[in-house]
Amino acid sequence: MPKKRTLPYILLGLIHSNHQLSGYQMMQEFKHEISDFWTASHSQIYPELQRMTDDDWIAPVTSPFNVDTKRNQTFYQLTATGEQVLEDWLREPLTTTNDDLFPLKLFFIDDQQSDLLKPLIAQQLQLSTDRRDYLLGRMATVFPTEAEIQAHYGHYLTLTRGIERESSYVKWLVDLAISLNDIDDSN
Amino acid sequence: MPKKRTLPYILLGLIHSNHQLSGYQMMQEFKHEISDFWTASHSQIYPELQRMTDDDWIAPVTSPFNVDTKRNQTFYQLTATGEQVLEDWLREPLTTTNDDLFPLKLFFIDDQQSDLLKPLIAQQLQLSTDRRDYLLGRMATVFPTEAEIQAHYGHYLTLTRGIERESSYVKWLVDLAISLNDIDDSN
DNA sequence: AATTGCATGTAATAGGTTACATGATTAT
DNA sequence: ATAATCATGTAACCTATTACATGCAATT
Repeated sequence: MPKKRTLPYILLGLIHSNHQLSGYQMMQEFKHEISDFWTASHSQIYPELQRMTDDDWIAPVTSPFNVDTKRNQTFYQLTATGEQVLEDWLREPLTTTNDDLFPLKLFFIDDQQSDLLKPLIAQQLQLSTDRRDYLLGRMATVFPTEAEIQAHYGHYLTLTRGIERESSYVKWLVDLAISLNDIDDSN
Repeated sequence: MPKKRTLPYILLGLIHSNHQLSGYQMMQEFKHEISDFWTASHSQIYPELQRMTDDDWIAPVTSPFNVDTKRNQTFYQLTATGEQVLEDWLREPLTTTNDDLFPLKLFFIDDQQSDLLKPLIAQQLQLSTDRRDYLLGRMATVFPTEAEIQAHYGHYLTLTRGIERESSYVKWLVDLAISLNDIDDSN
């Protein structure tokens, strides 16, 4: 299977969260808000918007209010199809092969009460736990004694760091899941 | 400037740490040890090894010991040029634009006493601190009150997570730097 | 006998970056 | 005036993934 494209879904999510956006504004979102977990340049965004318009996922809006800003910018809104495509993408379970989708999908869940939130967190918790356990297993097999550590100290440090990283991720996810349940219980 | 390639340097580092390696073994390294921070498939590795041989960074070794394993595999060793190229690459300072090189370079520093270790950690500490502070600034501007959090809860969570991630990275780096200094002092 | 792993290689394609290009507006 | 920012678009190039391909060795 070909590698799944994610850019169009991000653009759908961005437009959804902001009601309507221009290509330039999407660029800014990438620069300021999404830079932490994804990148995209304007030379990717503009052709993609064209394709998405052709596929009827989004539609350009000729804004009548835009007389003041004398700039020629095209705003886009989601079509009904686009809304559905975004929803379907958000509901697709996370997999090992296509990781790092968690922060991206999370980013687009605006509502704390969304029924998408808990399953998403649970899925990432599973992935991160598995990853941590894999790294712990590596540590046990590759560095059984102090001798191996001294022979490949940098390798040892990267493994240590990986385990710390995943452990802290797991902890954050667990704490988040608990806090969300507490909010539910108090209602 | 064109985007800098990193694969050849990783291959140099792998060969360096293991004295000599076959393409297949490098593949295994990617699968088991490096998968945490880099990926490469055999269809990348083999042509790259050819290019590096052409550039005289590495040289194939016709191992006389390989009569038992009846497999036709080519082992590679570093040339003097290759050693130098690797060394130079490891000494290049980390930059914001080409990040995630830290775990990679760290991986190839076998010796705890290497003079490359401390500067590398110091550089990553600077980058991670800057990143954390950037995210903290974003948090302050994008989510000044509870209202904004409720309106874009997922975005808020990703920012929270990013800050936690960088903070834990900073802490790990600081602790590591301290522990390395302690070792020095006791000698 | 059939499957899995070892071992290497090339071709087609997708994805993304850099560079090239244009024109208007706003700030210095 | 000049530079920076807004705003959009295309072309060239590079990188990386998937697929196609081969052949032997070891295991089931």
